[in-house]
Amino acid sequence: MPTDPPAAVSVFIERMGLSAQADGLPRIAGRMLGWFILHGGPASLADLAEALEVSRASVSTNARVLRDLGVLEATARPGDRQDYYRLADRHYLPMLEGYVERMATLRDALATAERDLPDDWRDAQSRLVDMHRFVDTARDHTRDLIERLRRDEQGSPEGDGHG
Amino acid sequence: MPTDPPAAVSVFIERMGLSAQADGLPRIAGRMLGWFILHGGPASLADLAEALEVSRASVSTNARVLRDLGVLEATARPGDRQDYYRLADRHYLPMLEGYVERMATLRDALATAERDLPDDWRDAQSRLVDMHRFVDTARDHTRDLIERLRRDEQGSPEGDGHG
DNA sequence: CGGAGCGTTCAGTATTGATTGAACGCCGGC
DNA sequence: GCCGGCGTTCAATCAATACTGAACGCTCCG
Repeated sequence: MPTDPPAAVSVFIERMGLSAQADGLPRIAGRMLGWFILHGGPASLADLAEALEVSRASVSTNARVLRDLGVLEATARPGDRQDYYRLADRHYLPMLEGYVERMATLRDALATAERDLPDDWRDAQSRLVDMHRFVDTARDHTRDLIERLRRDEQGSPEGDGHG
Repeated sequence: MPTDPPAAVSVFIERMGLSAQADGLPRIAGRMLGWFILHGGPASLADLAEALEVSRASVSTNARVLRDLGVLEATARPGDRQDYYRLADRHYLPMLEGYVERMATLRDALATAERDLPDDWRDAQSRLVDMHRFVDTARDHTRDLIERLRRDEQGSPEGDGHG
């Protein structure tokens, strides 16, 4: 049998699971991401279920989540009926995009309140505007960062070719 | 009786609750923040409990959370035994600081994996480094933004003086 | 056609964590 | 020294949701 994986592997995968949880994602989604960061290559859902010791149902669900987010990409092998997934090129960008989305939601709440609140709520209005301005600034800033990272090669191209 | 608050008030407060939840905070913490944005002035825990129709226990707990985050500040009134709280000057900065912290945690997981993983895991190492670089960039970027916002007056000073 | 492999879906379970009510400790007024 | 108000804490409850096992549908192979 091949040398079994170092302890650092499962430690990392587990930490990615917790990290995902802190970001509002299912823990298993984070573990899957961790696994892909370490093992990269296209993997079938069955592979993942076995490697992570979770049900195929969870793997299926979370693979969809990660694919919709843009973290994973679906691939296929000629003559193989299984679905294969691999890390998307800049798989970390969706994290930032998630921040931007949350800020947009917040922004909307502020804007709506500004619009619907009577004018004589002066102090409230001024605080709303103040925070609104902040959220816009932060959102623009983050969007710029995303744009920049999307343009940059960000180091060596991910695909290692020989598949 | 004074004119009762417009519907927009509770709508906004409720949306802030949900927004907080999306950021990993208790919903009540978000509602409290929303209430303070609208009503500003120093308020006692009893005031909040009544206004938001939640238990005093929850208010107490969440006030502590928000205070520790730096969203609220404790004040006092001479001759009054109650604790009063008010919005901190740049109460929105902790949100960004939270992002930075989460990124730091992620960064640590990556760095540890890089260190502990054997050298012959070449592809894994390169993916780790790639993501590591991204996280550092994003973190630095956000830190700069925080610094800038902390310096700026960001519009009119919040304190309305006559308290 | 029949069967096997694969991914998805759904009802049920389990776990996590927010929220509450009650008990406690503290302080100031009487 | 007792009483009442206030904030905190803790066990218990409740709600949200991640996760699972089983059933289903589909597709390809024989």
